[in-house]
Amino acid sequence: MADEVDERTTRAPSTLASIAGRVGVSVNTVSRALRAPNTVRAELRREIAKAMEELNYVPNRLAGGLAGTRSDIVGVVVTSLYYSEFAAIVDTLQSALLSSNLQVMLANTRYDADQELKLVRSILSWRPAAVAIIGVDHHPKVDELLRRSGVPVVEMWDIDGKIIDSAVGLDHVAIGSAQAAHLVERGYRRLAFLGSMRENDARAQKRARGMRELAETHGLEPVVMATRQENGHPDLGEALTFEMLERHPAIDGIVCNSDVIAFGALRALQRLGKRVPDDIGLIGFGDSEASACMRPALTTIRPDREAIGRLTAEALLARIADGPPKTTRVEWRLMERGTTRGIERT
Amino acid sequence: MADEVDERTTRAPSTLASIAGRVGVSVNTVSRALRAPNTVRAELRREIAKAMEELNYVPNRLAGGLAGTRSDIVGVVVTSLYYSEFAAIVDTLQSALLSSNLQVMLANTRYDADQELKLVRSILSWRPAAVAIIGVDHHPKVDELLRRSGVPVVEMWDIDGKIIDSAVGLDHVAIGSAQAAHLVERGYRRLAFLGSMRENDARAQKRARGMRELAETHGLEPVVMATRQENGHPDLGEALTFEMLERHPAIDGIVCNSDVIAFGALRALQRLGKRVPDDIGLIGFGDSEASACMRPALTTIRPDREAIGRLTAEALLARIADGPPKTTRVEWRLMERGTTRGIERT
DNA sequence: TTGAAAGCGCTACCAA
DNA sequence: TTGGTAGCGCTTTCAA
Repeated sequence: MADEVDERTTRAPSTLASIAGRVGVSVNTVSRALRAPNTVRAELRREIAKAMEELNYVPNRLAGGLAGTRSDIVGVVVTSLYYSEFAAIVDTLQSALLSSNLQVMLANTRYDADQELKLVRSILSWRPAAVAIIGVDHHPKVDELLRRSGVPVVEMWDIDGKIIDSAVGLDHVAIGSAQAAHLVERGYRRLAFLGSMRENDARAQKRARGMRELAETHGLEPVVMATRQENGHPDLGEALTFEMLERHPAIDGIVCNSDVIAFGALRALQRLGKRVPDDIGLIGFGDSEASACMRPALTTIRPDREAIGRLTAEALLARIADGPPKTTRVEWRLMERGTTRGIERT
Repeated sequence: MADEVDERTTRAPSTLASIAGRVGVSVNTVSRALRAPNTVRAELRREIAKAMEELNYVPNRLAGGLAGTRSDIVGVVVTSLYYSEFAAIVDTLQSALLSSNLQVMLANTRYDADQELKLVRSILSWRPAAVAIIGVDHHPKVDELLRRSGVPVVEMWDIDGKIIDSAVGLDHVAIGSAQAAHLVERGYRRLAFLGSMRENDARAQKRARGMRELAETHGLEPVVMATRQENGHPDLGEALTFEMLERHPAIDGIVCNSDVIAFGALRALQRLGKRVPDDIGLIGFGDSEASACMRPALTTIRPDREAIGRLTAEALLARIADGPPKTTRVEWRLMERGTTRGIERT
């Protein structure tokens, strides 16, 4: 019997009540000692702190969230976690939120719209203080759900479309256009877009659109599309390059939907004996750490992921504090490296 | 006034009580309709479902967690999110947990022990059903906290040390030893360990130890250590390589603490005019997607991250269901590629 | 500066 | 198969 009690005291977490009992004050006072310390006598505060230490008090935030108005949870919904695509954003976001004592609840849709709906519903069931979600093109019900929930929402990565509340992201059409323009400026004429492109990856589709529009403006032949629904991987980039070049041997400029795809494309081109950047130009998207170490180093687009994470955190915090919604365009840079030739050669 | 009420009905989430009221049953019945549907008459169940649909019911899991015994939250504590090091694990883990309706609450220590303590405490305050955490070497208080919490804990990535409860990971000493052995077998003799190595990255230290022990066994000179506390990045790999080679020009075999570091080292070696793998051999750790696309392709270690994620999910589920603790060693492979020479040249 | 009391939305137990 | 009742541990008025 004594043992059992012992077990319980070791196991069962202490509560505000238990420490109130030990100090000989009301639960209320203990609560205030945590939440509004200056309303509690200093000496008492010390005693309470001591008791908490001794009893190893860990607050129960489920109870806190239920009783209070907010829950200190921020739901973060991403479409993928591989290849640092969003990992860096989540990393920055999480750290920035930490100082406000907000906890990240993570969900990964893997580019599946039904999954997205399920996950958003699930996240809302935790009554989060706010939600951050990749993209602005959601399952229609997700939009509705989020809107009706009354929870602040910050959409990330993309800002082109109807925005629920606030957004922090890139202009993907402009990026696609810049990728194509870069190739055209350097004298490449027959363009292809290559990579993994999920049905629900609206961002990739926007970049492809930007590219097609630019090609059209320049009176070039239509952009050849070589895409698949699979996960982005060098092997996919390699396979798509072989296939594409077999069917369209005249292609001399390739925009890859991601750097990992470009890595594979580069390998394929080398195996085919094509000279890069002389015979064929190649540009990626994402600026993975490895890109500058390829031979030749990969020309690509560097989105400022750190800024997206940081600004999203700011937007989240602002909205939680009832600030006005806001849409922020984040910068990106074209990193000119070795897989596209110099402009003087045009 | 009417407007205000309207506003409230749009905003305030419906509760079990509100849908109970609409259907004309007790809260209890509605709860059971969700949790144990077969204890509710089919017709009634349909009515309830309809009402939920109409009122856009989203359960309040804070309340559920508080009232019930479990909270359906799994705390996941990682040390980094960049470079796919743990992103792939989190990805797999999250998906596997999803089917059991467990939500991932994410925390990132960035290799900071104090941060780890703070984050673990914070996660425990959500009364999680279980906790998954990278590594077995924690802040001493973390160990105590986790142990005393009574929450199932699965330690990931490493299994070498005192384990709190269950673990799923790699034998890092063996990996370090294998890396060195690979170099030695191919005739490299003067070895260096190069990369980012945080004070709290016990895994990297174990690999380095395995390497040093093997070198000793073979009667080689002591392994040269070229490390820094910074984040792993190709630029760091490059800088460390320059420095290290300046001081120790005889080095002919380099073990890199990560592939990204190896990318930079490779670039440095090429800039120095060293021939890889003839003059110097190079082996990485991690098998990033880009590694097979380097020139020469990077010889490296491939840990089965997918398996770690999957097995961790299984261990978590098993422990939540009160199964016995278990430690699982996960496989890894040495990917022999172009940065180390063939064995026949020895 | 402190305490009493009500209640957040749900689950769990027992009775009907 | 259904409902009543009692909390879970905290926050939040309101009074003292």
